Amino acid sequence: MKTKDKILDSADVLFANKGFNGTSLREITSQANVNLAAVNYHFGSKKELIKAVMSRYMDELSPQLESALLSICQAEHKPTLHEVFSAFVEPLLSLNEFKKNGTSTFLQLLGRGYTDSQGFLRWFLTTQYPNVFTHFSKAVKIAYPELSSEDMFWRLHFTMGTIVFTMSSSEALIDIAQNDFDNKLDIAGVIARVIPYVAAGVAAPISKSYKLSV
Amino acid sequence: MKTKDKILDSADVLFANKGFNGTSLREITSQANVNLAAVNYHFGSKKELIKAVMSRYMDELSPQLESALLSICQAEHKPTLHEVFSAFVEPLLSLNEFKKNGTSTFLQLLGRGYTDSQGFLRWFLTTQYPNVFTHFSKAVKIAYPELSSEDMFWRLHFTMGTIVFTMSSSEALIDIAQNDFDNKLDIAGVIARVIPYVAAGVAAPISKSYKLSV
DNA sequence: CGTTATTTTAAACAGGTGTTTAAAATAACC
DNA sequence: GGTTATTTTAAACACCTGTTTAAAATAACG
Repeated sequence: MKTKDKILDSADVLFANKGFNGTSLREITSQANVNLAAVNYHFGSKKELIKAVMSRYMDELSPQLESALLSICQAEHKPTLHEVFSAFVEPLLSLNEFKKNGTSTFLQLLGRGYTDSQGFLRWFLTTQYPNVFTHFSKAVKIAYPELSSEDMFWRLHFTMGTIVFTMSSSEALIDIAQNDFDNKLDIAGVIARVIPYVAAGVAAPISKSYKLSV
Repeated sequence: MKTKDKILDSADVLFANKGFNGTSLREITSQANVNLAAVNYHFGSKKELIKAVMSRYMDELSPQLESALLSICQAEHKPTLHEVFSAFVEPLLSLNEFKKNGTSTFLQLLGRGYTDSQGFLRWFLTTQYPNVFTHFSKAVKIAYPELSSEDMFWRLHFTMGTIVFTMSSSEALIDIAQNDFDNKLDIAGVIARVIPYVAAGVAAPISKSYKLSV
């Protein structure tokens, strides 16, 4: 296996588990059985390595997501919000074939990127993969046309938060749930549970006023 | 002002903005105009400083939360989920009188703690302030008795994720929203928007099966 | 005031960080 | 096979990390 791939394979798991700041290049390279300098030689810097890790997943994921969302937009019947969100399930789970534990690793990485690096990843995703966002917005708009742009903006970010945050601590939560409820559950099960939640959240009735007496 | 408080005041803002790992003691002490060794002298270690920062907020917040949730549980009429979640609003916003930008700082800290330190803060909160969780669970159980314990477990963690994640990036989101929608919005406005979302999410109908064909 | 606590200070500590260097090893090509 | 490219390697780089030390400054108290 090529050095570049060995680095990527070790890096994404470590980044997912311990964050970008919390993972050192020495951890990555020693786990990958690779010389320390290899990262800077092949990727240039740690920041570029982070981008490469995310790109590897997004390049696999974004075409699938785009086509799934597009076919929902072009379907004959008006889709429900539940259907829109369900469009993410298959592409996300396909990452498990792409790489072992790929789904949860990627979602954890997404969570890390949102909080670790002060918005750097938000910029990276929205500029490098804008179609996913626009197609998704279109689909939601079809499913729930009464929702104003501003309400949609907030609710989509709430949804992003729910997903990303849940997945970034999914392993710990699955452990707790298995102890307390004695119920086998994997990442697919968590996704199946979160979809009705976010669909209902986005579908929530619109309040007249957001002003509170402070 | 006493050294200990100067440290706490600088630390919580820096921790909120850059994370626990991402903030060095030298940043904290230099911004607080205090000697580097003061942290170890007054708090013992960086980890203890983190606990002290969180405790200062939780000690202010938890009595208010507990009494608000308790009075909902003991009310004559059966509360709605929206009412249960609204019980958090006033106590949270009161942190703004406790300290400038206290509400968003605290919520950001909460988000940091969940992702930064590999579950350390989850342990800290659930062991040091268990009543908030039990009262909250009781209130939700009253408002939505059909929800199984397991479903509630997951939906409450989804909710936690939504809140914490949204707030940890609330400043960036408020900036974007103000540019795009030209609508003044503060932390109270964001809270007012997120409550219908999470209430609807928790209130979502229960799916029969969580098994997906993988 | 003098004496004991408490707090502050500058300096050093040992260890970790990302990155660079120049020599050694391997691969590619004619 | 000989000569370039490419890749790997160990070592060092400069800087940052949390923590400790012992002396200096301040406060508290009889």
